[in-house]
Amino acid sequence: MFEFALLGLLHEAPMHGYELRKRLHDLLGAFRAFSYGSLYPTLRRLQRAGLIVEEGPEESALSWGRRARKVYKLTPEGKERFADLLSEAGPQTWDDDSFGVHLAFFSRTPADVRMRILEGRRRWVEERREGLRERLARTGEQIDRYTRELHSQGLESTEREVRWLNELIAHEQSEQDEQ
Amino acid sequence: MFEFALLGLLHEAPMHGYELRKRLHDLLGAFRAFSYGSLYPTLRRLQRAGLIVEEGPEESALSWGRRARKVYKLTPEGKERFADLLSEAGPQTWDDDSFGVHLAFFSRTPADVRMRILEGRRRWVEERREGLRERLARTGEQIDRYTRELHSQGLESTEREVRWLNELIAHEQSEQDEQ
DNA sequence: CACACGATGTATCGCGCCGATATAATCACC
DNA sequence: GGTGATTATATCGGCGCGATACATCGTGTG
Repeated sequence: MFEFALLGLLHEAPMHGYELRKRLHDLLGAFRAFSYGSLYPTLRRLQRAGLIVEEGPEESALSWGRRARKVYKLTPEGKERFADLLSEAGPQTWDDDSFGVHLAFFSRTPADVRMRILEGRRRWVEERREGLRERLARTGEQIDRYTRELHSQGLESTEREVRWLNELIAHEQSEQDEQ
Repeated sequence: MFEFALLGLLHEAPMHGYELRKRLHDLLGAFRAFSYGSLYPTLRRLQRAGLIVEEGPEESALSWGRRARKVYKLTPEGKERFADLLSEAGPQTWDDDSFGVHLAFFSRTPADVRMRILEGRRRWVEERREGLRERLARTGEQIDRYTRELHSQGLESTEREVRWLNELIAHEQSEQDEQ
């Protein structure tokens, strides 16, 4: 998740940790925290895995004097890994977070993969919706009033999202037909 | 979080792990996972902290023959702890998960605390909403089309939730006035 | 001019929770 | 009699968060 997001951002340009976090916060801050407590360990993990490397200190040193900035860039393996994570698009996984993060990098995602992601998410939301419907239908009453309220709120929300996804999918399809 | 939920359920009746998980899944499964990988360690944690104890094996043994079920029940300290967690209602914390879990136990929550929780959540959602509005207003264009779509979807959703919370709060108030 | 405050910047620690996995007994059905 | 679902407990590795620490720099305020 974090890995995917970092690789995606570094795909655009080399960056240092603080900037990565700022970009992420700007991009998805409303949906996810992306704290420093994960950022730096993840960067080290990626570095150890050979997916990113520290850029030579010369360039950053030139523009900033002595400064403890560490600028990372993707290695070829890193680019490959990002592409794999993109097309992997494992089923099941399309919870709010993974979907949100993937959507944020949609403009650099191939059209067919975009389609698979949207459809995967739709199936996921539909399952949630069915679960909520069933729970609301079952037992008529007996369930707590507030829980019931929470569930119908959730149901409404999933229904709305399915409609939204349908629009997006239709739009994707019409774009695909044009080409 | 998990701790709060388990104490809340055990407040109703003594239960064993599997049943607790089933109840939680039924109650909030659509919003949270509540996996076994957390359940049993949390139970042990609560036990070590003296908030719950294993019921004497006699009763469960009587009704089930030899069976590896461990039935837990609240200690007085556990009840106290639950009450504390309820009224604590720390500001800031009202993300989706904590709010959802607290709402699930609203029927056993004192009216004034319910009020504080609802208002806390409303402030939290309003802040999220303002962040999204700002992000959408800023830079007019330049931002990715899909991200933009995601943000306006999020904005709509927060606006709807604020309206819902206002209804709930108004309802609470009118109930309070009656008494 | 000093001083404080907020932004820039890297980093670690503890811990909560998840998904995957193991194990085993019981039940229902064919 | 076998096969799979359900009941039931439990551990393991790993991710991500919040809190915290520590430096430097820019900016404004008294």
